[in-house]
Amino acid sequence: MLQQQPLTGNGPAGRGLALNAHPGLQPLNSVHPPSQHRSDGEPGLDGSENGLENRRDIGDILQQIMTITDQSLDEAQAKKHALNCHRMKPALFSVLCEIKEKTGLSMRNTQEEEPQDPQLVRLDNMLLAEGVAGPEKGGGAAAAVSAATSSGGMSPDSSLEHSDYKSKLSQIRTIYHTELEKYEQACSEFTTHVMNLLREQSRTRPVSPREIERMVAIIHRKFSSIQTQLKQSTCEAVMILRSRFLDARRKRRNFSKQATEILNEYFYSHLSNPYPSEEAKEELAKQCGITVSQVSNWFGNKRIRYKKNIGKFQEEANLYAMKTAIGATQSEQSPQTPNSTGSGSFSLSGSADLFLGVPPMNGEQTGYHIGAQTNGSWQEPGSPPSVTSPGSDHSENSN
DNA sequence: CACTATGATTGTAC
DNA sequence: GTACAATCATAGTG
Repeated sequence: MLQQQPLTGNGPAGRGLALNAHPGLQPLNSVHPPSQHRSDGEPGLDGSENGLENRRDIGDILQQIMTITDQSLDEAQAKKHALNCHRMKPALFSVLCEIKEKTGLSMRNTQEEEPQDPQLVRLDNMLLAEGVAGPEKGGGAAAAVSAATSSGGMSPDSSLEHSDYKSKLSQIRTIYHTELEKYEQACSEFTTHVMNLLREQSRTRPVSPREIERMVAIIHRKFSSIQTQLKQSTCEAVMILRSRFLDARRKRRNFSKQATEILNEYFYSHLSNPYPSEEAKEELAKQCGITVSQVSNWFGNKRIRYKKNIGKFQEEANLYAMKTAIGATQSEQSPQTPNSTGSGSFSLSGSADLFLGVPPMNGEQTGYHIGAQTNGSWQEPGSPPSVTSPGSDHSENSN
């Protein structure tokens, strides 16, 4: 009936499967004739005069094994026990193991001794470098952080982020170690289980110690792929954390008012060609207390945003033009005005295609010529962008 | 909280 | 490498 279904694993069909499905047992049938060979020519297992008796024994055992599938469970169990206790059992077992070894498993040898997975090695190295694997200490994280800050050139007052980063990293570390522990436990548990199972089975079928070893290796390989996954996801987590930490966008600080002032002054006084040279950028960077690339960014953003919406920047443009003008007038009276990067002489001269009608601010210079291209393109792509003479008198390097 | 301003990054073209 | 354009993500503001 159906309730017997679970037992079918041990029933005739199940037993048949257990005996025949195993690759090592497949050749067992073909082994049978050799056993008869032996009974023909060889003197017996111990080579003594009672070889004849032994031969009979072995034949008997084999006969019993071959007919075991035809018996009921209880009978089979009883027979199994009887066979296990048979005095010839160990000898027969070792012979069967040997034959199995020779016939069925030789092809597996190629897979053995596989080299360490290079990906796993890489992941290991990375985790070690990030301070996730390896000994517990804040060194790895701190080192990474300091490297990050120094290369990123960001403000040094980021101890808060440091601790944040460190705590996040140690969180990852904890999870990683817990998972790794779980994995190792599961692996060893499973290995032990399978080993016990095989040992148990080795009482009824030929399972050599080498075969058990091989099985253990297979299990370890399987678990190793899980381990790789764990390490990979840990690496990913660290990378995300790092990128978050390093992503300067996340802790953007507006430049100081003074810095913006200086940059704007330069921009509007070179509106006809707002492309500071490398030296000019350095100079501006120094004055503003920012990096050259930040100056570049600023000019890039400014140009594009100005071009996009000149109207919006009109007021600003006038304001700075005015400032520059004032600076110029002052410099006339007292030469050497230290600030105002474009130097006093404002860009009234150049190609002033745009006339900005300024609402009267304080009476004196209401309208102001701004040397800007209304169509929004300062230069043809490809023309040397940084021809503006740095810091010195204003540019208009006509090209 | 929505909106704008703004510094930085990314992808593309030259 | 630089500039541009689009976009991201945060800062600042009402």
